[in-house]
Amino acid sequence: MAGKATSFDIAQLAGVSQPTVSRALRGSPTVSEQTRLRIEAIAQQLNYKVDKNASNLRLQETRTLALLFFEEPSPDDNGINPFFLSMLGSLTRTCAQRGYDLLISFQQLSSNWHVDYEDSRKADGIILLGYGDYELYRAKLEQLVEQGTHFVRWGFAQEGQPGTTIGCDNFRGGVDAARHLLQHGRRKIAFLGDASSHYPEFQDRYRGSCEAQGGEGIIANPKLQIDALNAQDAGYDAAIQLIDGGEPFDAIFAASDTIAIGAMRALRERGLDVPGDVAVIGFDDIPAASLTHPPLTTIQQDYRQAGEALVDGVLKQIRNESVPTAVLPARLIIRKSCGSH
Amino acid sequence: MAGKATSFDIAQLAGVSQPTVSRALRGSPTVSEQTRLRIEAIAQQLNYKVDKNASNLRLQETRTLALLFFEEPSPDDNGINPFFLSMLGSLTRTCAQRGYDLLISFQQLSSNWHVDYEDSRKADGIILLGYGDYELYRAKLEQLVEQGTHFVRWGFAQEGQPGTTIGCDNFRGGVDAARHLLQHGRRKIAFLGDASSHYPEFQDRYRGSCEAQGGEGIIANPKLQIDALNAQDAGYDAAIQLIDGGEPFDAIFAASDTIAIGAMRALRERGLDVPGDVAVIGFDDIPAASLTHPPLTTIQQDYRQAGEALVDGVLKQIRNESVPTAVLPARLIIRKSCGSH
DNA sequence: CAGAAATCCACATACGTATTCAAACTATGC
DNA sequence: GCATAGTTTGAATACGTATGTGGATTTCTG
Repeated sequence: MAGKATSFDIAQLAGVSQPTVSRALRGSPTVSEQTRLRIEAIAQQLNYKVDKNASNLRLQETRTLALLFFEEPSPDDNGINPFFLSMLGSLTRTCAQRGYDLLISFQQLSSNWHVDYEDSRKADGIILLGYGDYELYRAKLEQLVEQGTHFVRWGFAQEGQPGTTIGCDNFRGGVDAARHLLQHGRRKIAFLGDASSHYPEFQDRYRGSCEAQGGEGIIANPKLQIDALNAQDAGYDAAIQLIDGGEPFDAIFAASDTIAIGAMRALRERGLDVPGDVAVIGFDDIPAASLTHPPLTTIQQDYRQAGEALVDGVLKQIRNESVPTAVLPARLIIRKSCGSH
Repeated sequence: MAGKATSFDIAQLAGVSQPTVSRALRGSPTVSEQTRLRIEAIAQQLNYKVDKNASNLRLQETRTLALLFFEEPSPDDNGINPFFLSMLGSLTRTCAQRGYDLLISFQQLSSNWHVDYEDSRKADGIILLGYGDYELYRAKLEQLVEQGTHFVRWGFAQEGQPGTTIGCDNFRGGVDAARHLLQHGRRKIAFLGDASSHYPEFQDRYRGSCEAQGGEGIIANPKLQIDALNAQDAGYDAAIQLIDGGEPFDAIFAASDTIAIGAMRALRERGLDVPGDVAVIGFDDIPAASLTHPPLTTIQQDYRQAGEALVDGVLKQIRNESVPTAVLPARLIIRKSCGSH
């Protein structure tokens, strides 16, 4: 046998035709028990596997989903956003359970990620995962919708967006974070993270924080909001800027754990105690959050639930069922960085 | 236009035959500049993408690699080995650079991961990534070799193994780790990690450690070697066992950072200071290693280089070039957990 | 200006599978 | 013993692309 075995090879050995082999292996009831067993035995023996390309071509489906990470090229190249990495595990597991393969691709935000995977029939649907300037990809999302591509995006969810989005309740998470700080007597809460509409997740978290402060009669001081992208170095820089800015503060709400970790490094360097001088709360609950000193109190996004929701969302779209934009709850995880209890 | 555009649609619009379209888009020199431009314009306009399934079927290649994680089902389900996660970034990036897609799959060690991806032509080659009981998968590796599957494994490298393996120099890393501890005056070095032949990476690290101690005239005390799998809880349990065992020790060499992190938690709980009472050194240099308290001194495996070596290794195999088993250097990263300097 | 070379393209076909349709065969009932 | 229904199989074909081969047209050469 030169190359791999085909259904013709099996047919010949079994003394039947190729279509019968195909039918037998797919469990069609029109083929007799006896021949089916014979065919299966031979297939097993030849280590035969259906050629996915031929099969997909014929069936016009791939039973594969594509996962597209897109990020702005990060200056510090410590790799991928840890939260997304956690999500990845959940996504692959869910895909496997549903009988789908997962194709992974990392893309620059600026590239043409939006016109590829489903068009070239590599995948039946796409999961979009990425932070970055929303304005930069809104047009691409619209194009995906127009093309009828099956996709679900992870991110901030809002009416009127192109396509389906699943995200966590960033606003509510922001409220919870600020409330926790307020309960610990903090009144001058700084926010580290871009709060412009270009980064709507961060913006929502910030808005939630302001809302919670408003509930206590506090008007958030805009000078205590420092832009930072989602990277440790950015968190460090922002914290330094905050400290050097001279505006008094007794708490930091970081838009992500990664930022929080960078900020805590800056605080330590400047001799500020956490949580004594400054309480710190993060967002995401990445694995590293429990390892910082003190361990980081944070708002958890449930990556497990998220992964399932994303996969099932795309699968629904593929079956032409409608998928509503969904918001998953976020949960406060209390550790030590905001004080005890 | 009902479905997606095909090369026939373009041919019709351009007033040429389908083969000409195919040739034009692949840049064949036998089609005139003029018609090529015309065809390209139409293709662009129709948002045409080559159907990968049809193309692969014809070309008998997929330009896709499959990445197979296999792990023993872990009791604590905190997801995937962080080191592999780091590697993943490097792998996807390298694949993209080489023009390949990456298909990801997580497998139980016990499943039939060894007969699938390449046989069903989903991928041209396979990258194997996994810790676990080597005896359990040696037979499967042999089967892969026998089938002529193109694959490269990450792990311990040794003559006479089935297939090609790329790994880091675990033995040398073990030597360096132990030497570092010895240089800091430690003489009673414990090893946390399974040192049996079932976990050859860990075993090599342990052997390196013993060798280095032997160089100083020290015979490693076997009572100071405690089995532990690669998980935080396992590290914690092993450290507790070590402490309660009563055998005196002044240093811990953990077979992985994950184990080290668990061990440091145990030490802290039992009131032992790191590095005052016990120096701790890990292995891998996962992202979390710099966040522990004190920051973890460790042996770095260069996941970047590793990822490239793995991808290029498989690609070579696909081109029927021979790929020697390779050993990449490991590097000592000094932080604070073994004392200053 | 005839013949040869060069250029450009179309026809036919193959990749391996899955399905439609029709045919063959078996069993049943009158 | 023959028609009928039921069961099982095979022949033909389509999915969309890529390429070997040969034909048509143009360009070059002596």
